[in-house]
Amino acid sequence: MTRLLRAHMPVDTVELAYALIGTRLIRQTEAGRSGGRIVEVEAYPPGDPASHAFAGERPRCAAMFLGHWYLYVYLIYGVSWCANVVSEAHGVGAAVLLRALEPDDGLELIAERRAGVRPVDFARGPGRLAAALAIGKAQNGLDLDAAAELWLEPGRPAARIASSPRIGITRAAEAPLRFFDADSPAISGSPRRNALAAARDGA
DNA sequence: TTGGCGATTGGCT
DNA sequence: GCCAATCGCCAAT
Repeated sequence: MTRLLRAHMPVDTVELAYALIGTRLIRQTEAGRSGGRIVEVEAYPPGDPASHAFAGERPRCAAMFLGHWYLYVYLIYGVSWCANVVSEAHGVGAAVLLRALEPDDGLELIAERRAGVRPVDFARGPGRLAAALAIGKAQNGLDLDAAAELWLEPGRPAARIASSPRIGITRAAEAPLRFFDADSPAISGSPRRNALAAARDGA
Protein backbone atom coordinates (compact mmCIF):
# COMPACT_ATOMS: atom_id res chain seq x y z
CA MET A 1 0.00 0.00 0.00
CA THR A 2 1.34 3.39 -0.98
CA ARG A 3 -0.53 5.81 1.21
CA LEU A 4 -0.26 9.52 0.46
CA LEU A 5 1.09 11.23 3.56
CA ARG A 6 0.47 14.70 4.96
CA ALA A 7 4.13 15.61 4.62
CA HIS A 8 3.91 15.24 0.83
CA MET A 9 0.67 17.14 0.25
CA PRO A 10 0.14 20.91 -0.17
CA VAL A 11 -1.14 22.77 2.87
CA ASP A 12 -2.66 25.61 0.82
CA THR A 13 -6.34 24.96 0.09
CA VAL A 14 -6.36 25.65 -3.65
CA GLU A 15 -3.06 23.86 -4.20
CA LEU A 16 -4.42 20.88 -2.30
CA ALA A 17 -7.58 20.93 -4.39
CA TYR A 18 -5.50 20.62 -7.57
CA ALA A 19 -3.27 17.96 -6.04
CA LEU A 20 -6.23 15.79 -5.03
CA ILE A 21 -7.54 15.49 -8.60
CA GLY A 22 -6.42 12.10 -9.90
CA THR A 23 -5.53 10.63 -6.50
CA ARG A 24 -7.39 7.57 -5.23
CA LEU A 25 -9.61 7.53 -2.13
CA ILE A 26 -9.68 4.11 -0.49
CA ARG A 27 -12.18 2.84 2.08
CA GLN A 28 -11.72 -0.30 4.16
CA THR A 29 -14.71 -1.72 6.05
CA GLU A 30 -15.69 -5.13 7.39
CA ALA A 31 -17.42 -5.74 4.09
CA GLY A 32 -14.19 -5.18 2.20
CA ARG A 33 -12.28 -2.58 0.33
CA SER A 34 -13.66 0.01 -2.07
CA GLY A 35 -12.39 3.16 -3.66
CA GLY A 36 -11.74 5.17 -6.76
CA ARG A 37 -10.09 8.08 -8.49
CA ILE A 38 -11.05 11.61 -7.41
CA VAL A 39 -12.18 13.63 -10.43
CA GLU A 40 -13.96 16.67 -8.96
CA VAL A 41 -13.39 18.87 -5.89
CA GLU A 42 -14.26 22.31 -4.51
CA ALA A 43 -11.98 24.56 -2.43
CA TYR A 44 -13.26 26.39 0.65
CA PRO A 45 -10.22 28.52 1.57
CA PRO A 46 -9.68 30.69 4.67
CA GLY A 47 -11.98 33.72 4.80
CA ASP A 48 -14.38 32.31 2.21
CA PRO A 49 -17.96 33.51 2.93
CA ALA A 50 -19.31 30.23 1.54
CA SER A 51 -17.27 28.13 3.96
CA HIS A 52 -18.78 26.48 7.02
CA ALA A 53 -15.77 27.85 8.90
CA PHE A 54 -16.53 31.47 7.98
CA ALA A 55 -18.53 32.16 11.16
CA GLY A 56 -15.83 30.60 13.31
CA GLU A 57 -15.46 27.22 14.94
CA ARG A 58 -18.78 25.53 15.74
CA PRO A 59 -19.58 21.94 16.74
CA ARG A 60 -20.56 20.95 13.23
CA CYS A 61 -17.45 22.29 11.51
CA ALA A 62 -14.94 21.66 14.32
CA ALA A 63 -13.10 19.09 12.20
CA MET A 64 -12.31 21.84 9.68
CA PHE A 65 -10.05 23.37 12.33
CA LEU A 66 -8.07 20.20 13.09
CA GLY A 67 -5.59 21.13 10.39
CA HIS A 68 -4.13 19.76 7.19
CA TRP A 69 -4.95 16.16 6.15
CA TYR A 70 -7.82 15.36 8.47
CA LEU A 71 -11.26 14.36 7.21
CA TYR A 72 -14.29 16.64 7.69
CA VAL A 73 -17.70 15.00 7.18
CA TYR A 74 -21.06 16.74 7.53
CA LEU A 75 -24.72 16.08 6.77
CA ILE A 76 -26.40 18.34 4.24
CA TYR A 77 -30.15 18.85 3.85
CA GLY A 78 -30.66 16.10 6.40
CA VAL A 79 -30.11 13.66 3.57
CA SER A 80 -26.55 13.41 2.26
CA TRP A 81 -23.11 13.11 3.84
CA CYS A 82 -20.29 15.14 2.32
CA ALA A 83 -16.58 14.37 2.77
CA ASN A 84 -13.81 16.98 2.79
CA VAL A 85 -10.04 16.93 3.18
CA VAL A 86 -9.04 19.63 5.67
CA SER A 87 -6.39 22.10 4.53
CA GLU A 88 -4.27 24.81 6.17
CA ALA A 89 -2.79 24.85 9.68
CA HIS A 90 -4.49 23.75 12.89
CA GLY A 91 -7.03 26.37 13.98
CA VAL A 92 -7.44 28.05 10.57
CA GLY A 93 -10.61 26.37 9.24
CA ALA A 94 -10.52 25.42 5.54
CA ALA A 95 -11.15 22.32 3.44
CA VAL A 96 -11.55 20.73 0.03
CA LEU A 97 -14.94 19.11 -0.70
CA LEU A 98 -14.71 15.79 -2.56
CA ARG A 99 -17.44 15.99 -5.21
CA ALA A 100 -16.96 13.03 -7.52
CA LEU A 101 -15.07 9.78 -7.89
CA GLU A 102 -14.49 7.20 -10.62
CA PRO A 103 -14.86 3.94 -8.66
CA ASP A 104 -12.20 1.37 -9.60
CA ASP A 105 -12.01 -0.88 -6.56
CA GLY A 106 -14.69 -2.93 -4.78
CA LEU A 107 -17.23 -2.31 -7.52
CA GLU A 108 -19.52 -5.11 -6.31
CA LEU A 109 -19.58 -3.58 -2.84
CA ILE A 110 -20.27 -0.13 -4.26
CA ALA A 111 -23.03 -1.53 -6.46
CA GLU A 112 -24.71 -2.92 -3.34
CA ARG A 113 -24.51 0.43 -1.58
CA ARG A 114 -25.81 2.22 -4.67
CA ALA A 115 -28.41 -0.31 -5.79
CA GLY A 116 -30.26 0.54 -8.98
CA VAL A 117 -27.81 3.25 -10.00
CA ARG A 118 -25.80 3.34 -13.25
CA PRO A 119 -22.07 2.83 -12.59
CA VAL A 120 -21.16 6.28 -13.93
CA ASP A 121 -23.44 7.76 -11.25
CA PHE A 122 -22.11 5.63 -8.36
CA ALA A 123 -20.05 8.49 -6.92
CA ARG A 124 -20.99 11.39 -9.20
CA GLY A 125 -21.84 14.11 -6.65
CA PRO A 126 -20.64 14.66 -3.06
CA GLY A 127 -23.51 12.84 -1.34
CA ARG A 128 -23.24 9.97 -3.78
CA LEU A 129 -19.48 9.73 -3.25
CA ALA A 130 -19.98 9.38 0.51
CA ALA A 131 -22.76 6.85 -0.01
CA ALA A 132 -20.66 4.78 -2.43
CA LEU A 133 -17.83 4.46 0.10
CA ALA A 134 -20.03 4.27 3.21
CA ILE A 135 -18.60 7.48 4.63
CA GLY A 136 -20.64 9.09 7.41
CA LYS A 137 -20.50 10.78 10.77
CA ALA A 138 -18.23 8.08 12.19
CA GLN A 139 -15.46 9.12 9.79
CA ASN A 140 -15.53 12.81 10.78
CA GLY A 141 -12.16 13.94 12.11
CA LEU A 142 -10.11 10.95 10.88
CA ASP A 143 -6.38 11.47 10.46
CA LEU A 144 -5.68 10.53 6.83
CA ASP A 145 -2.09 9.62 7.70
CA ALA A 146 -3.14 7.08 10.31
CA ALA A 147 -6.73 5.88 9.82
CA ALA A 148 -7.05 2.17 9.05
CA GLU A 149 -10.50 2.68 7.49
CA LEU A 150 -9.78 5.50 5.02
CA TRP A 151 -6.77 6.85 3.16
CA LEU A 152 -5.51 8.26 -0.15
CA GLU A 153 -3.13 6.77 -2.68
CA PRO A 154 -1.43 8.12 -5.80
CA GLY A 155 -3.44 7.74 -9.00
CA ARG A 156 -3.44 8.69 -12.65
CA PRO A 157 -3.06 12.50 -12.96
CA ALA A 158 -5.61 14.35 -15.07
CA ALA A 159 -4.48 15.47 -18.51
CA ARG A 160 -6.72 18.53 -18.26
CA ILE A 161 -7.94 20.17 -15.05
CA ALA A 162 -10.70 22.75 -15.56
CA SER A 163 -12.21 25.23 -13.10
CA SER A 164 -15.69 26.69 -12.65
CA PRO A 165 -17.86 28.36 -10.02
CA ARG A 166 -18.86 26.08 -7.16
CA ILE A 167 -22.20 24.30 -7.22
CA GLY A 168 -25.16 24.88 -4.93
CA ILE A 169 -23.86 27.80 -2.87
CA THR A 170 -25.33 31.28 -2.47
CA ARG A 171 -22.44 33.32 -1.03
CA ALA A 172 -19.32 33.96 -3.11
CA ALA A 173 -21.15 32.02 -5.79
CA GLU A 174 -18.99 33.30 -8.65
CA ALA A 175 -15.54 32.35 -7.33
CA PRO A 176 -13.92 29.77 -9.64
CA LEU A 177 -13.04 27.30 -6.90
CA ARG A 178 -14.45 24.09 -8.37
CA PHE A 179 -11.87 21.92 -10.11
CA PHE A 180 -12.42 18.81 -12.19
CA ASP A 181 -10.83 16.36 -14.59
CA ALA A 182 -12.17 17.70 -17.88
CA ASP A 183 -12.02 14.25 -19.48
CA SER A 184 -13.90 12.30 -16.82
CA PRO A 185 -17.42 11.04 -17.53
CA ALA A 186 -18.12 10.94 -13.79
CA ILE A 187 -18.14 14.66 -12.94
CA SER A 188 -21.31 16.28 -11.61
CA GLY A 189 -23.12 19.25 -13.10
CA SER A 190 -24.30 19.71 -16.64
CA PRO A 191 -22.00 18.32 -19.37
CA ARG A 192 -22.59 21.43 -21.46
CA ARG A 193 -21.53 23.83 -18.70
CA ASN A 194 -18.56 21.63 -17.84
CA ALA A 195 -17.41 21.63 -21.45
CA LEU A 196 -17.75 25.40 -21.65
CA ALA A 197 -15.72 25.83 -18.48
CA ALA A 198 -13.00 23.54 -19.81
CA ALA A 199 -12.86 25.44 -23.11
CA ARG A 200 -12.70 28.80 -21.35
CA ASP A 201 -9.84 27.53 -19.18
CA GLY A 202 -8.02 26.37 -22.26
CA ALA A 203 -7.68 23.07 -20.44
C1' DT B 1 -37.28 26.40 23.12
C1' DT B 2 -38.09 27.14 18.33
C1' DG B 3 -37.99 28.07 13.37
C1' DG B 4 -35.34 28.71 9.25
C1' DC B 5 -32.13 26.83 6.32
C1' DG B 6 -28.27 24.27 3.93
C1' DA B 7 -21.31 22.81 -0.07
C1' DT B 8 -27.92 17.45 -2.31
C1' DT B 9 -30.46 13.88 -4.32
C1' DG B 10 -33.99 11.41 -6.78
C1' DG B 11 -38.46 11.23 -8.55
C1' DC B 12 -41.99 13.39 -11.21
C1' DT B 13 -43.74 16.73 -14.92
C1' DG C 1 -36.74 21.78 -14.85
C1' DC C 2 -39.14 21.74 -10.40
C1' DC C 3 -39.68 20.34 -5.81
C1' DA C 4 -40.15 17.57 -1.58
C1' DA C 5 -37.55 14.85 1.76
C1' DT C 6 -35.23 15.17 6.21
C1' DC C 7 -32.28 16.58 10.22
C1' DG C 8 -28.77 18.88 12.89
C1' DC C 9 -27.06 23.27 13.70
C1' DC C 10 -27.46 27.84 15.15
C1' DA C 11 -29.30 32.43 15.94
C1' DA C 12 -33.07 34.61 17.85
C1' DT C 13 -36.91 34.47 20.85
